Amino acid sequence: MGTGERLTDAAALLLDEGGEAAVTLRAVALAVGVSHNAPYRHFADRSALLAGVAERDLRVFTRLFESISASDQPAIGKLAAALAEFVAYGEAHPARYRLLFSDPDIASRGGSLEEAAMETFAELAKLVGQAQAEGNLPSIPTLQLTGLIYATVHGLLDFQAGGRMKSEKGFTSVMDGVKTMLRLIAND
Amino acid sequence: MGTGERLTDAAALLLDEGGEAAVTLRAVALAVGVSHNAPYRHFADRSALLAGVAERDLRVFTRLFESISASDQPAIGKLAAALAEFVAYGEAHPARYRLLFSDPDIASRGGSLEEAAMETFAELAKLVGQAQAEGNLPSIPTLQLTGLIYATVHGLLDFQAGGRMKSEKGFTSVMDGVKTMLRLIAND
DNA sequence: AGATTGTGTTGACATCGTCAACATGATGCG
DNA sequence: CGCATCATGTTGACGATGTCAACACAATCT
Repeated sequence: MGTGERLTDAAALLLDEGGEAAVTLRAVALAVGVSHNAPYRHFADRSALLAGVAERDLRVFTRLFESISASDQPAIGKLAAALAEFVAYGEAHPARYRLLFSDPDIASRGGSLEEAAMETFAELAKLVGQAQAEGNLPSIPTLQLTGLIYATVHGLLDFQAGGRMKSEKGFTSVMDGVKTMLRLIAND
Repeated sequence: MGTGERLTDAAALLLDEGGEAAVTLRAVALAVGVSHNAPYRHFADRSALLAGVAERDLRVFTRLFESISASDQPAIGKLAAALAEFVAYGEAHPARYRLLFSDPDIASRGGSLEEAAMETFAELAKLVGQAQAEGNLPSIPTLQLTGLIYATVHGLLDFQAGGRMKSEKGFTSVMDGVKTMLRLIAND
């Protein structure tokens, strides 16, 4: 495993353990066992390293969504399964999740992260399109509907990651909210 | 105007101009014309200063929602108006908007910020409840429905603030998305 | 063989958040 | 009135951090 990969691994671990603030270039380098400046041979700067972590996670999702898409069940069920995976990841790794949608500082860096984000979105849109075709979701433009669903799930996850999903919002869990939304939107 | 207030003002300005990274305690102090350590007489640390900005903005919303709530129109219209204000603020001040929902580092600090956030949410819930009572929104628990709407709007705004609302998502604007959602959810 | 490139190291610098110590003016109380 | 207390502000210092510059060394290519 190359040093670049080990750096993103270490960064992901630090992210999980101590949030974004804990990801200092020096700590990452130390964890990998290289000098404090070695990361610069693999990433332009700190933002690029974080973007690397985000991009890797996004690609995992793309593959996951693809495999769910190929499974044998009604499209609406595939969609629910895909969203469930997304939620599980967001709940298990809040700091990394936040990275995927954070400020342009990290997001707009180069094309590869944005490209990965668009692939993931496109894969989700496929599932939504299938569910529409099967008559289980309303017939508005697929991209719009996908964007709405994505935004809702992201909003709920972001509340949770920020500690704002306390019971006052009426949900016991993020997935609870997602299911309620699907039920509200779905064609009966 | 006390120095504390001037500090939050300066911080808000820096937030708007250069994002969160631009808000350094020293820059804020310089902008106000005090020494680099004067802010510590008004805020425990950098996070507390940012929380101060967030809290002030949240209270503005609470008052705004209250005044909209008192206006004379169908509740569903009040709700749309309130969300429109929220969206306008989020689009005009992305960095400050992000602050309202950011990590627990800033959020869970003391009670006053959380209290302000809950008040704002409660005010929104009132509007949702009225719209339900008038038969324009589905009859699920009000808090749940409010949470869903809030999450959707927040998700869309967060996409926008992160530069991820490009045309690929099928919307030309955040408000476009919000309206589509209301139409999808509303009882016809 | 010699040059180039990829990778890593050391050392230094400016910036930043924060702490400690000190100054000063207003306020309250004897 | 005189003195203490407190709020506010200042200076100076420290460690941590991101980043740059210069150098080292091995592999690869010509």
